[in-house]
Amino acid sequence: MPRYYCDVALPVPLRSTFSYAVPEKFGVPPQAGMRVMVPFRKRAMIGVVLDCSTRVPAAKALREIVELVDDVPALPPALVELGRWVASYYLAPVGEVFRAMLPPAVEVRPVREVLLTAPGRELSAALRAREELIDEERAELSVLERLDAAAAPLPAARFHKTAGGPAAVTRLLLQGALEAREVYRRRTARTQKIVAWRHTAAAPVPGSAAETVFALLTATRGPLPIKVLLAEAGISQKAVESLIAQGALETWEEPAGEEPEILENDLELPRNVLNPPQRAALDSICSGIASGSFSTSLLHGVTGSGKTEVYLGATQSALAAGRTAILLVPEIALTLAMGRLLRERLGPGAGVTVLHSALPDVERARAWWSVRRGEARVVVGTRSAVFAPLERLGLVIVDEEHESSYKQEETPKYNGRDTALVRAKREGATALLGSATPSLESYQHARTGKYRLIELPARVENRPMARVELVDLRDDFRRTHRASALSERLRAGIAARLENATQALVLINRRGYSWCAMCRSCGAAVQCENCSISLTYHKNRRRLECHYCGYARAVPKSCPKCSAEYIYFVGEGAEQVEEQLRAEFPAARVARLDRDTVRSKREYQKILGAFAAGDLDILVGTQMVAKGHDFHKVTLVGVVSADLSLSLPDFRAAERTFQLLTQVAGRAGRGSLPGEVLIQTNYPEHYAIQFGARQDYAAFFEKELHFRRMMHYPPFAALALVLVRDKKIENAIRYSRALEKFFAPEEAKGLKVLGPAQAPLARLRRDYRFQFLLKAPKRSQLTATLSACLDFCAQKEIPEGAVLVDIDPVNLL
DNA sequence: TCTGGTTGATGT
DNA sequence: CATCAACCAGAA
Repeated sequence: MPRYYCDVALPVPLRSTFSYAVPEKFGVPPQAGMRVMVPFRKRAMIGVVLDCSTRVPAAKALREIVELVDDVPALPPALVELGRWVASYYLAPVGEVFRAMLPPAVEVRPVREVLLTAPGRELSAALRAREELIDEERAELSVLERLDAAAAPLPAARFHKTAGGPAAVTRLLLQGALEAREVYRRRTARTQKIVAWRHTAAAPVPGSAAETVFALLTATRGPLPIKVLLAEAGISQKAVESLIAQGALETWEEPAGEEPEILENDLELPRNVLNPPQRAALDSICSGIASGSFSTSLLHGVTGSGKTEVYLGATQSALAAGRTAILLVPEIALTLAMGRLLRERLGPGAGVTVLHSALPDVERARAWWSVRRGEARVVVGTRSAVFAPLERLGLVIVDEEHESSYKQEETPKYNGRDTALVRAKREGATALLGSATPSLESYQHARTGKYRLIELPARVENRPMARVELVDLRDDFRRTHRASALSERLRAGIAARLENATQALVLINRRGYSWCAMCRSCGAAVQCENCSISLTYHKNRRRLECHYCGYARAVPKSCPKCSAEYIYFVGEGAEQVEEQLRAEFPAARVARLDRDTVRSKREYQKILGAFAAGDLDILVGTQMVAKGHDFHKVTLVGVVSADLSLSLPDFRAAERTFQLLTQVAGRAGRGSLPGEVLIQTNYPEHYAIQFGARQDYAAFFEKELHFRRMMHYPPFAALALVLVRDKKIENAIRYSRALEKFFAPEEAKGLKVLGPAQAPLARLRRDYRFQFLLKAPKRSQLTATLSACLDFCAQKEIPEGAVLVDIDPVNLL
């Protein structure tokens, strides 16, 4: 057999792949998409085979693959190709892309091994020859001799039990007598013992403990994991063991059980009846699915128009056509409810599976492989679910397609929505984007005919849209001479809801108690040590925190700059608004929902559940409360400030503000009761706020599109952000200068280069940051330039990692 | 001379 | 990014 060599993508932040030789003993060469274990430096790593051939690679050093992790390629060919596309389009390291596509490698676990070196053998002989040894030397000799006797590397953990062992190993490693490396060992699958009542066994004596067990295992529950049986029957391990010994119970091992799904509060059962616009929308999408070829539809439906119902119908029809479907939602919290709706509609046969990054590793791997084996035909998940290993893909739905959470902010910086479209195209599937406030890019594509535009202009059951009122905070101040987070009008609105026992939702787009701590004497705000940002005051935790790097410190008594003792706090955050609400309405049941109050999915569910069940009167929170939820008793939505998102240094600030206002307004009046929305602002004239208040998408779109065209922003240009960073400001400046020279000739060819300029966050996690914004009329030019730029960095000795490229950036920080 | 911390090269 | 060798400054 000829010698084979593989191109392997490894999870390291390098743009290259690595070549490895295939050991003769494998017999057959590995297939593309298989995971392999390879040595990399002194470690073992799991990588993905991208290519395998007999062509001898040009690498200086070649090592051999250790073993195959899969029998069947983890990634089907279509996904290997998609991964390559993501890597090249987003200029991301291939290995990192494939890491994002694959489930956690739970079938192996890392083990640290130590092995004897030549100097180690010499030291061993020298120590043995000596007559007197001190304790430390004795411990070292014992380690050396055990390794010598084993004649093979041993796990470092073996030496942990003996006294002085770990210390001896550390010293020997330092001396070079031992060498450490990390390898992967296969992990035996976690199993649990299941017990069942043996059919052939006699019935138990009435009134005995055995009878309880019998009842549980036969009538009430059926066969159970032994742990569950012990808990439910309230008996001892001993009693169960004796029943097993008597032959009354049989036992076997099964893979460890799934985490029970957290029960949610009652959702309203899905309406199966479609109104005429929904019907028309669904028909249009179904004809696309039936054709079996790629097309994209944009479903523009106002909040509460029943887009979900269209998604359910479309998924049903994809399954009926013998194909599979992916439904992407913007947040983990929405996967559960959506999964449940789909299961209810499609029945157990569809194997609706939820995939997202917050699942425990074992659980995530199990779900992923069940999809890979074809047991699931529908996957619901967040952006990474776009890589779900489904075959015969017929439909990809991206719900709330405008959401910025589809863009991954870490490398690989891919956009789940755009990747979904590419995947659909390659696999001949129908793509469906849905939103009440489509992104400018998507809506423009729909208008120019690249996507099919489907409109749902009215709410289901002809419910009215919520009435929106702008509250001018300048007027409020003139009248009251109080600068409160809650205007008179909003307070009155909330009081009215408490009166008539409906609910209010209050949105405040800022965490913590106060935005910053300032000094009255010198005027400086207390800054983060690592970032150029002022620290946020968290009253409950009694400290100042940086929301970017996690740095925290005690609240200083005196100013760190001028040591004056006049520190005061500026700006209201969610914590403070909650406090004010409690003070204002002592009888009301108030809860806060933000990243500080909900650390787990369970807590999140608990608060949302309590609100949905009517156990709370007022829910105050950050963006979290604005998305997707369907609360039927909410008749008032208050926005503490519409101005915050407007002042961001980002060309999408207006679009974001409009979307946020429209979405949050959509949370009001979703039941039979009409809704009201109060938006507080200092800037009621701004078009994003005006159109947001009127929920007039078309008008906002026209105005914003005009601005984008004038300024060469998407959808009229392809955008990339190039960020240069370094711990030392001189280096960051030097690299920026070099890049500036590199980009200069491109400007003659139509590329617009803004920069170098200080990044909006000029310092982040100790790095000084400068950036370029590139606008290209043609995408191909953008890609070509940036590709050349990275090569240029390599030869100009700009370290990889100092230059970050973000294609189609969503956040300009 | 020892050491500890920083700097830069490098990965198959 | 993580690792490691090479290098330099400061203390004895």
